Amino acid sequence: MSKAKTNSIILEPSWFARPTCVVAADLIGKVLCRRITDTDSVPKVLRVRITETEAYIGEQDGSVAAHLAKGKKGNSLADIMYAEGGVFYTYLTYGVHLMLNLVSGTAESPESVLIRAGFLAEDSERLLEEQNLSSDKQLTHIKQFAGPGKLTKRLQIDRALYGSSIAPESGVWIEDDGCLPLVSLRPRIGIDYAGEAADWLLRYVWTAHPSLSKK
DNA sequence: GGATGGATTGGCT
DNA sequence: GCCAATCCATCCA
Repeated sequence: MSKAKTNSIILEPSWFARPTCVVAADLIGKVLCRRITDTDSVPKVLRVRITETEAYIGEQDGSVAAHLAKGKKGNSLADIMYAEGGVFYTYLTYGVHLMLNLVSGTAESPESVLIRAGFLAEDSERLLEEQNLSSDKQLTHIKQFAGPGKLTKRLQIDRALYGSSIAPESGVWIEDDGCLPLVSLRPRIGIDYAGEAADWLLRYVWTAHPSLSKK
């Protein structure tokens, strides 16, 4: 394992090849890193601590099936979920928002984890202190990262990431600095069409974190 | 070449 | 709580 920031470890692609439910749960509290290269300034790294993920687990999952069914001729973008865990699956929805998925699990089954929310890691200590306060202004700041569309927009995630490795050379990677928050299970969001799979408890959230909705 | 429908968000009734 | 915005992969004629 290579060193990242102080006391942090960069998660290698093989970390994501474990069972998807485990990956999705373990991602809570990890740090999503995005290297931003501005046109005329030095490259910098945005670090976002993950507070909410969702697991999408195989052909028996109605939501995954729907994605795969889009390409019956066998070459849809969703087929990337059949890859070995450790690459990105980016997906544009409603013509407006890009979803950031991490392909997980083995090559036998189409599985991925959707990153739904997080907060700036540099501000984490201050934000955690502010949890005890309840100013609207602070909540507004935190909400900037609540929701998959906002997250990808803020981190300047683009479709070029599709199929890239989850590693620093792609510009986006995950670090583990030992943070282990309490995790809660919830039903997934926005997939009512997926039949009974819509009720499966495959959404993982940082228990009682203020950046999350109250559902 | 045209039609369709989202793993969402934010603004308005 | 309802609904329009807005892109593009995929499907159908």
